[in-house]
Amino acid sequence: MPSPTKKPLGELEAAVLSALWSSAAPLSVREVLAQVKRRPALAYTTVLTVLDRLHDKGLVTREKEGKAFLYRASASREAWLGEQAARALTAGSGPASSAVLMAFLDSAERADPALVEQLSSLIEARRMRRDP
Amino acid sequence: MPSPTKKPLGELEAAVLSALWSSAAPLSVREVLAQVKRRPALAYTTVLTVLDRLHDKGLVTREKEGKAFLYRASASREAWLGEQAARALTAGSGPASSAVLMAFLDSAERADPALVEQLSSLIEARRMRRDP
DNA sequence: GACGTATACTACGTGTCGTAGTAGGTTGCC
DNA sequence: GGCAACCTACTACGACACGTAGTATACGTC
Repeated sequence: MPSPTKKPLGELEAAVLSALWSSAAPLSVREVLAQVKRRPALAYTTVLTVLDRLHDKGLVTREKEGKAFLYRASASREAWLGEQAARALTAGSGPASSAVLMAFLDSAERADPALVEQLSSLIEARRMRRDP
Repeated sequence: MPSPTKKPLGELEAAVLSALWSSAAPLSVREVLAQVKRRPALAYTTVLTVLDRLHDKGLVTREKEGKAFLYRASASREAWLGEQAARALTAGSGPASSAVLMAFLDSAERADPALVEQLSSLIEARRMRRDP
């Protein structure tokens, strides 16, 4: 686990992270700036600062390529979201109670009726993979 | 839905909410103050302000009892946590992708190996309840 | 009508975020 | 070798949320 943060992200931070998630290859500051469109356009240094803060939070990694840094998200969008969800269920430090899980299923079903079925199938697939 | 907030809670806000969750009966400001222990003790008005802000966010409801308000959490701790988790899975506006769900299962299993099985059982129980 | 208690309003320090400027380093071209 | 372009590090500042609490005001009781 590359130090997942529990701090909530700001709006621009989320947008920048989203740009990184949308790209297979790591991006330079300038490339992120090009992807994060704002009216009026952001300053180069604004994007740089945001990337720097995300770096401090452990949400992005960077490597020097020539004179510039290239940034990439340290976890995929999917891993990040999945982690957030799991964190909510296991919050409160105790083992997740059935009540929380039931409330989770209720909420999930309301938000997306197919979600619970999808989850069920995935759990089954995992089980098969582990106990052949 | 009593307007669930997506805003993250502050430390004291969480503690106050926790006090409300821990009590079956609604609590007065003074009672909350007694439960939320801090060194040095918080001022009465501090707790009042926090309860007020939670009220603004729709996280607590209150009713007048004599001259004082009694506060209660508008959702149970379980419902709140479950909702948070479901929200994470359905974030990004699109329908939850399998990748997110798989990442969620991975994270959940790492955090609590029994959780996924528990979830599976609950899903099965729900299915039975609906399709008898 | 005075006293006690509760609430509403206001305030302030701190931290985070959006936003960006400036200073200083590195590189490449002429 | 020196200048220009580009990059990063450091600093800054306003807005907003939160922790914290004081003051002012209303209400009920004696």
